[in-house]
Amino acid sequence: MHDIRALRADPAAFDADLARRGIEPVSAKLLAWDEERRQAQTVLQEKQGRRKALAREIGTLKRSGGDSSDLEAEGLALRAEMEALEEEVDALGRESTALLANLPNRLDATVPDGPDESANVVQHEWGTKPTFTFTPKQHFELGEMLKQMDFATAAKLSGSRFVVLRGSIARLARALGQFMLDLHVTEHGYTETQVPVMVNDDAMYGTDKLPKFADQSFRTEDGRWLIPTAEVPLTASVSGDILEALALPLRMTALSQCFRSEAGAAGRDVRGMLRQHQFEKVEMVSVTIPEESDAEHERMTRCAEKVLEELNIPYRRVLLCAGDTGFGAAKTFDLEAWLPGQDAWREISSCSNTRDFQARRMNARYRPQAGAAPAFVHTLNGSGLAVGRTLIAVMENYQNEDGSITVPDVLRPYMGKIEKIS
RNA sequence: GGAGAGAUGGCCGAGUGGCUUAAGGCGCACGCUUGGAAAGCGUGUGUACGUUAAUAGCGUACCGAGGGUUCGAAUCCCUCUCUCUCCGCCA
Repeated sequence: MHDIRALRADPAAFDADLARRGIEPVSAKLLAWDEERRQAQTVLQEKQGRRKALAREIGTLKRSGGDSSDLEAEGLALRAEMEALEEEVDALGRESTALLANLPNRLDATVPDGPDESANVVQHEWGTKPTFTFTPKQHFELGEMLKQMDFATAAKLSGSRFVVLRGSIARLARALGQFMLDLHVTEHGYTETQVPVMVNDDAMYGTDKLPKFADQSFRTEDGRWLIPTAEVPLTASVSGDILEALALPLRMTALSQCFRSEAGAAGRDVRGMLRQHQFEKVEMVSVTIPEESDAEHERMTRCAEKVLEELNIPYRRVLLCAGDTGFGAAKTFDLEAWLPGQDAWREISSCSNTRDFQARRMNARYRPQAGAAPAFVHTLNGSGLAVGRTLIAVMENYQNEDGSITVPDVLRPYMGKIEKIS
């Protein structure tokens, strides 16, 4: 959600910012509605004041046995006028909100221009791509050879874009989740959190998944949503709060199942575990004061990178361009892991600073100093990491010619000390 | 799933249509008092929007949420949400 006051102060800058995302200018329309609404509201407030005075006079008259019929008639007439005005004020507010709720966040000045992922900018690369004396296989070939990754059974149970894992691959997935969670909790200062995977409209709206992306998520029959990411419950946990400045930053992490309908992704990544309706992810969320969110963004991205470094998986950090930056983000770094089987870099994490965009939608604030007026917090979210995709990266990078998979050192404590899956 | 009771400011709590401009208490802040503190006394104490140069004033709204009745609603009516108690079911 945008600050109408910021828009009033500099409408040209507002339109110019959104133009980078290909949005038509809207400030003139919004400002006209805003002007109209404020005028109507002022008149309405005057009438409310008159109503208050009238009611008090009538009360006093009645107690002393006087005749209040003239005043009551005025009150009745006043009510009719106010109903029309109220409707006008509400309607103008609704129209503005409906438009504003569908406008993406303003971009950080450092975000490069560009229409799509082709204009993203690689910031740095880490690690050495493994060399093989054979042609490396894709993860689903390895998984099916091991008979521990079963798409056919998942299809029988649930349909396409689901998987059944068994044996050591299932354990590897569990090990990865535990390892990541432990790393963020014990070394990165995040608070381990277990969250509901079903949430209401407010939580989805506050984290900018509604109204625009309703078709990307699954809705239950009783009107709840299966979370597309633990970002939703973690971030929305501070909705409506006024936090103490001393309590910030808040750092939370959760391992959760995530559910995405993948509408519009028909035909993309249909093979394997890369794009599923259900997957596990370790999510990090930070809530900070505005002055610190840029530093927190870098810190969070480093926390995600650390997971890949500990696992010794080559990756690169990519700064998303204007056209590829998500709806709610002011700036996003993606981490892309090297997948030898695919011979490609694939997204494995996405770390975003939404600044006060989500905080406004969910009314999450803090008090800068004792006695000072509350101000909006900044919220950040990042994957640390997507477990399913990390499983793929481990399998493809650690594969051997015979189809076995060497277990990365840091995961062996979680794998009963076994060194190889075969 | 069934039956019942609730939701009032940071907290406790009064309030069954106008005398409430939400009583009273606790907490907190400031002041007086004191050698210093406690006690005591006094004053203040939320959020949003509008107006404004103003985070000063002034105005309006807000008693779980949303509707309704009324000249007037914390109070009456309807719907919903959440909490608690008992019963049933259940990992």
